[in-house]
Amino acid sequence: MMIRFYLLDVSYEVRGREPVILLWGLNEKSEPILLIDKSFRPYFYILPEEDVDAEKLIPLIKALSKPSSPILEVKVVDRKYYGRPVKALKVTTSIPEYVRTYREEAKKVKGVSEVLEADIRFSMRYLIDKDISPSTWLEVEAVESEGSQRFRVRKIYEVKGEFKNAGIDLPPPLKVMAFDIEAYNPRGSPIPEKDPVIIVSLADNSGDLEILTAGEGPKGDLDLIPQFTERVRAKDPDIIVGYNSNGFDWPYLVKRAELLGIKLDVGRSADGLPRTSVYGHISIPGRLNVDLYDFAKEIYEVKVKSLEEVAEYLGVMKKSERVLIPWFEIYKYWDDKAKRETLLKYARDDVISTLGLADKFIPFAIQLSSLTGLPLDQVGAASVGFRLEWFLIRAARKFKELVPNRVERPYSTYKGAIVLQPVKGIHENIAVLDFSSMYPSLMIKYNIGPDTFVDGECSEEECYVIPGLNYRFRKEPPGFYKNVLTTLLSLRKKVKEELRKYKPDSPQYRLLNERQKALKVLANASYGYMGWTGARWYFKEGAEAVTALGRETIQKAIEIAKELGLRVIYGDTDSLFVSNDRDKIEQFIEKVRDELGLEIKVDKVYTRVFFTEAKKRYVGLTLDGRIDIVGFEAVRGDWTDIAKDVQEKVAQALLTSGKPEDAIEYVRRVIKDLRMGRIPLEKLVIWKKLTKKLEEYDVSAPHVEAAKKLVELGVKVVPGTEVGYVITKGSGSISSRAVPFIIAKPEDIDTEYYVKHQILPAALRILSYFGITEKQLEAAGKAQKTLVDFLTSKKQKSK
DNA sequence: GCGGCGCTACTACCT
DNA sequence: ACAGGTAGTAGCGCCGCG
Repeated sequence: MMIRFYLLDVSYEVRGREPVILLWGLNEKSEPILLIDKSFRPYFYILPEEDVDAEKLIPLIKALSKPSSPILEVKVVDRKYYGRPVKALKVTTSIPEYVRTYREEAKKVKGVSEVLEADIRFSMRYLIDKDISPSTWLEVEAVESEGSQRFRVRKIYEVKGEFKNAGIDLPPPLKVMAFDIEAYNPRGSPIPEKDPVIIVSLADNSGDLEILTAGEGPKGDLDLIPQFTERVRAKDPDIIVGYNSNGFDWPYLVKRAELLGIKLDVGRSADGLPRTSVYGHISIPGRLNVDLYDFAKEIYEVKVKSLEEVAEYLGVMKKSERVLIPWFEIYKYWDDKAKRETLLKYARDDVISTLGLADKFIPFAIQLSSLTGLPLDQVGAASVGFRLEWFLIRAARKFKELVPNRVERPYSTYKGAIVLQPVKGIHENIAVLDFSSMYPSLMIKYNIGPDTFVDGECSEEECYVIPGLNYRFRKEPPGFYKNVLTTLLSLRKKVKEELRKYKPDSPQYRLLNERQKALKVLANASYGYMGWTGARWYFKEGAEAVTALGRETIQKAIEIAKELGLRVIYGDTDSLFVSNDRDKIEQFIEKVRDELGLEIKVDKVYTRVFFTEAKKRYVGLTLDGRIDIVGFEAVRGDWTDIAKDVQEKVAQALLTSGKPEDAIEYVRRVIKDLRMGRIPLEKLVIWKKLTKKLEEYDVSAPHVEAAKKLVELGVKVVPGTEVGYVITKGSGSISSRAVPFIIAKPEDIDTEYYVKHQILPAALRILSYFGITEKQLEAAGKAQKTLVDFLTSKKQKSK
C-alpha cells in the first residue's frame, strides 16, 4: 500500500549481519509509525591514482574481503571530483562498521589515491541516496509488518518502493512537550552524584501542565524520575523541547537514573535510551529532542541568554509577570516549606516559557531541517558551517560530485573587506545603500570555486581574472558553488513569490517566510564556509578572490557615487552612506547595475546620523523616529546597564536635539545617584563570556578572576559560561576586585570605578565631540556650555 | 617604588 | 565550531628616574 508520512528522524540497527534503516514518522492522522528498510547497504568510494585503471583495482580491493565481514560488491562508477570526470570504485559492505575497517585497508592498496565518503553516517547516507529529508512529507509503497513489542508506534511498515517527495506542505499537528528540571543545589551548581532532582515540570501543546516533585532527602527523586518517564511515554510527544537541555537537564537525568538504577526509558524504542550523539546533542529514539538554547544563541540582540531574557525579548513571557528566583537560591526555596510554593510557580513559568519558545523557533528549525536534511534535533545543535555542508553534500550527489574528505588544516588568514574612515560629526538626511547578497552574487558572477580555478595561463576570453591577485576562474561550465548558490537564490525567489499568495497571518505564510529565511542563511554562509579551514569544500584562493572583488566593487561604487555628486560619509564591506539625494541615488543604482552588474538598494534613511572618528560605530535617527545605535557601548553586552542607559540617553538627546542639555544633566544625576548608592546592583553588573578553560588564560582579567571565585563557591564554570561580576572597593588591580555579582554586597561597590570606567567613558564617547569634558560632567550644578549652545553656534558658522 | 608607554590578551561588535 | 576588520579595556613588562 502507499503510505504517506511525515519523516521525523532516521536511525539504524544491526540485526544479525544486516543493517536495518528505521524511519520514524507520523501518518496522516499524526500517529507515530515506523518504516523499516532492510535493503540498503553501506558503501564508500575509492579514487584511483591518476594513471591507474579503475578496473584493475577491483581484484585488489576484493582481495581484502574477509569471510566474517565480507565486501559485498566492488564496481566502477562514473563520478566527478572537483568537476573533473573520474572513474571511481564503489565498495559496498554488509554493515556500517565494516566501512571503517575497509577504508583503512583500502588506503594502503597501491594505486589508490583517496578513499571518499567513508565518513558519512549510514542513516544520513540513506536519506541522501533516497533524496529524502526529515521534516517533509513523503510517499512510499510499503507493506505492514509484524508488530514488535520493542517499538512504541502505531504501526510498522516495510519499505518496498521508491520514495516520492510529497511537496512542501504544512507539517502535521506535532505533539510538542516542554520539560525543565530543578535540582537541589546547596553547594552552588548541583552535583548529580549527590544532589537529587527536586522538580520536573512538563507542559505540552495540548494545554496540559504538570509539576512533578521529589520526596525528601538525597534520594528523593527515586520516584520522581520514573514518574517523569511514565508521563513522557503516556503523552508520547513527537518533539521534546528544553532550554539548555543538552547541556544540563538530560545529562543530569541520565546520571541520576544511572546512579539510582532507574532506566530512563523515554523513547519510542524499548531498548533505546537517551545518548550523546552528533554535535553534542542528546538523541532519544523515535522522538526529536530539541534544545531551544541552540536557537536562542543565534539572537545576537539578546546579550544575556537566560530563559527569562530570551522569553521576554520574544514576547513569550514578561519578566514582570513571572516568578524569578536566582538559580543559586533554588535549594533555599525547596528547604523552606513556606517558600516552596514560589519555587513550584517558578518551575511552571520556566516550562511555559520553554514551550512558548518552541512556537517561535520550531517553524524555522523545520525549514532548516528539510533543506539541510539534518533531523530536527540535530539541525539546531549543528553549527552554521555544518548546516551548509550538509546542504552541499546533498547538492553534490545531484551533480554526481564526490564529497571531499574533511582534512585538518592549519589556520590560515587572508585579506578581507574595506571599511571607510567615517566623516565625523552629525550629518543630515543620509541614505544607507547596501549591495544585495554581495559575496554570493560575486561568487556566482565570477564562477568562483575550487573546481573552476585555473592554475596557470588562461586568456581573458575564457577566464575571469581577479584584480590584484592574478587568480583565474574558468567562465564555463558553472562550478559547484555557482550551481548551489544559483539554486539557493532561485529557490528563495520562488518562495518569496509564493509568499505573496497568502495572508501574513496564515500558517502557509509563516512556513514560506521561515523557508526563505533559512535559504538566505545558507546562501549567506557560503563565502565564510569557503574560507573556513575546517570545510570539506575549503578553498582559500576562492575566499580571497571574493573579498578582492568585494573591495573592487565598493571602490568602483564610490567612484560612481562621487561622479554623480553624492557625498560618501561612510561605508563598510558592502554598504555606503551617502547624501540622500533622490534623483542622484536613482541614477547611482542604475549605474551600479549597468556598470558593475550588481544590485544595490537603499536599505534605510537617517534623518540624522552621527559618527565619531571610529569605524563600525554610529548612531542614527530613522525616519520613523527610532534611534539606531550601532557598535557603541550601548549595544555591547560587556558594558553595565547603567553606562548603556546613559549613553542611550545622550545619543537620543543629540539626535532629536529636543533638550540636549538634559543629557548632561542626566549624566550628572546618574553619577550622583551612583555615589549615593541609589543605583541597584543589577545595573552595575558586567557580563563577559569565558571563551576557554580557566587554566588556559595567559593573563588575569576581571571576568576570569570573578570566575575563579565562582568556582570556589561550587559553581560549575565551563567555556561559554557568562560571568556576571561587579568591581568592589579596595586596593590592587581591577581584576583582583572583580567579584561575582551573586555574592556582592551593594555597600562594597567601588562607585568611583563605575564613574570613571563606565559612565564617563560611555557618555564622553559621544559628548567629547562637542567639547564636553570629564570635568564638566562630573561638576555638580554649575552651568556649562550646553549641547544646544554648541549646535546653534555651529549652525550660525555654517551660514 | 611608581607613572607612563607600548605591547599583548581578550571580548564583542560590524558587514 | 562560517570569514576578516575594528574598537576598546585591562594587564603586564619595561624604561626612566639620583
